Amino acid sequence: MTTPAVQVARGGPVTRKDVARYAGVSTAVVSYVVNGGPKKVAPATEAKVQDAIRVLGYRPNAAARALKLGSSETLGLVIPDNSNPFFSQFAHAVEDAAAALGYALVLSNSDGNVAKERRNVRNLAARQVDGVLLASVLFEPDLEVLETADIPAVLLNQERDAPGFNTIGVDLAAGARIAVEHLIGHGHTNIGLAMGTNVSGSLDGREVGWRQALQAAGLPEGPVVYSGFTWPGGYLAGQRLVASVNRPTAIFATSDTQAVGLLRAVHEAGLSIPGEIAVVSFDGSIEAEYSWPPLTTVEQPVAAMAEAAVAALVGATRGEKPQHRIFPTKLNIRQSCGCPWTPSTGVPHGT
Amino acid sequence: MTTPAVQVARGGPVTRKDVARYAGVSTAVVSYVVNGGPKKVAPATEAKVQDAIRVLGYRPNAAARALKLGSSETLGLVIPDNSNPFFSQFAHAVEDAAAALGYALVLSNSDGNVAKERRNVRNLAARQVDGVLLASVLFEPDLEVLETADIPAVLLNQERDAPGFNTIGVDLAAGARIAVEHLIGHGHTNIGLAMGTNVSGSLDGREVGWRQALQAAGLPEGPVVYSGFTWPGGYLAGQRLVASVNRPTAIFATSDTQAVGLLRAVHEAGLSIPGEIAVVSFDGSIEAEYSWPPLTTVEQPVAAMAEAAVAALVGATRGEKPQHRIFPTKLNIRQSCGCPWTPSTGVPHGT
DNA sequence: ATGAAAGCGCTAACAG
DNA sequence: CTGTTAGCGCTTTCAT
Repeated sequence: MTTPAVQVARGGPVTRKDVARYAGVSTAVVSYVVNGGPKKVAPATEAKVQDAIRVLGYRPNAAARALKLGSSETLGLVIPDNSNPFFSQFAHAVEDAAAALGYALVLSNSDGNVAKERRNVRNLAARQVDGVLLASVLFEPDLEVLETADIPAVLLNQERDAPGFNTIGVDLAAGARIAVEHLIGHGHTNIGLAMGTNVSGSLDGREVGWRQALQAAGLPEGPVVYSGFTWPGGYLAGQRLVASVNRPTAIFATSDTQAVGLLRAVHEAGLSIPGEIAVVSFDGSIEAEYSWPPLTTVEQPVAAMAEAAVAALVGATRGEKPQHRIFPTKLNIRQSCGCPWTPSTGVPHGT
Repeated sequence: MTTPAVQVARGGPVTRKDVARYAGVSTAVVSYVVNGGPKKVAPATEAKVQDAIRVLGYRPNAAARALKLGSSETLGLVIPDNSNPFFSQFAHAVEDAAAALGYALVLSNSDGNVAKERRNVRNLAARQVDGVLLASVLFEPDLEVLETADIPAVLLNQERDAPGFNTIGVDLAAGARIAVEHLIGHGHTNIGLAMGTNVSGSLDGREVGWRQALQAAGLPEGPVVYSGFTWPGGYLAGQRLVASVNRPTAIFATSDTQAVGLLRAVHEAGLSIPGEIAVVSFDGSIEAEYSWPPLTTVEQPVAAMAEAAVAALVGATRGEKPQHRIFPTKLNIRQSCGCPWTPSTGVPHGT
């Protein structure tokens, strides 16, 4: 079973032909045993082939296979920034979903840069990936690249419908509403907004939701500051919000990362959270669970979204009519909103 | 120049042969213009070809190219967990370095699982990647997989020398020492350790460094707790450390992620940081900058390491004798250690 | 300056 | 159950 793979010194890499010769069979048979089909092979022959494979250290050449089959069994993912916890978690989930179907994942970052995003998509297309998942920098991604690339694609993180394209997202406005309503439930009447900015200037659903919730409750709009969906962006927003003439008693931040940066600014200002300023954020990434205080956040079902995206490309739902899928969010209540905290069940004592 | 790519309705995808026919040249010429060589092409002919390419919407098939050339212009990266900020930053840096050289990056997570790590490496090998970067779960990675895979590899995050392999890492013990010495400089005499655990049970350089610094100063070893290099791991460690009979006044945590989790536990215990418990951590990832309080941390030069790793595989230093490269760390001083904080230059006022 | 053609390693239809 | 073989799209040598 564990016969060491005796590397037979040869010229180049071992090909299927070498294996065939060594095993005394045809190359077709080798193919059959390697792929488990499409023809059956006699057990004895199969054993011989397996042996040859092991002895020679044969590894099938994926490029040749891809050429023949017209599929590289590879998916491409384009995200703005893998250093951002939300996207890195997303990428991880996509990798899992892809791997479960035997697909590898090529990752590329667009770094918030439209030109780079286009370049990455084109590059992936040239590499014959079987599909690309695009979390665009743009509110309205450049569909033309995708079209001319002529590759199945799914648009991620996308609220808007893009006819002819698979689209996966979350109801941003609805999510924002439950967040803001929760804050209102805590009695806040001056609720600010730390709004992330994209390249495109379009109105983000989270801003819409914040406004809707306020209106529905007959409350005025608190201060708003626009800055990046990043730690420094949130930090900046926090500093501004804290210093605003009409300082809010609660803030809705449009990403966890932003919220964490904002938390730091509020702490630095010497204000207590949630006492003097409560905060609720968006994404539900793990960093929200370990900030101080832990963030109440609107959770996006990342794993489910990743699975659906991959499935639309190469899984069960492949080939179906392009769909616009909206996933539900849920509010993850922790302490930054002002909800009471029940200490966890017993801190272990001793070292 | 911007003639729209009129998609000519055809059967399958456009191949080089179609372009040749359309342009009235041979397929060789198409190759020459696409690759800019190895032969020169008359300007007039080149124009015709470019035209044909645009009109037909031709995209070269990377699989065929890879088969012919024996190189996929792809690198593989295997890390334990892309959801962990340190690794996701690393992955981003690797992607940048690879892209700069025209290589794509296939990402895979081993999820702290040895079997999965092996599977991923094998899978990458089968895909004819031109090199793999492996941040192993193991203290001593399974070199045999790499060897039998017969692919240039570099071991990341690796302190130990592995003869015959390119290895890139940081002097963990030295880094830990500067961290602990800094804490000692603040007057602490009871310094605990929140030590991350790997799959292998070997001694980690960070633990060694912590011990060395203590010994050199003639200080006793504070309490130690072992747990994952993760947020929950750090949280658990924090709870234990805080509750230990001999509660430390300072803690060295072996990763930023761990430290962030630990911070939460300390806050929950109602202890002030750095007043009652000071903390210094390791990695220098961006999350350390936005925790509360911001973490003093030992920074690893991630970008430089990523570049060196990629260069060893497919860049300038390719083909050179395998090297064991150790990068320097530096202490990034913030507030969690007890150093005074100077407010940043003026908080912007108004919304 | 251009073209013809071999062949990279693999799959699967077809023939035995 | 096994073998022969065409051909996937591309690069490049060798001829013209």
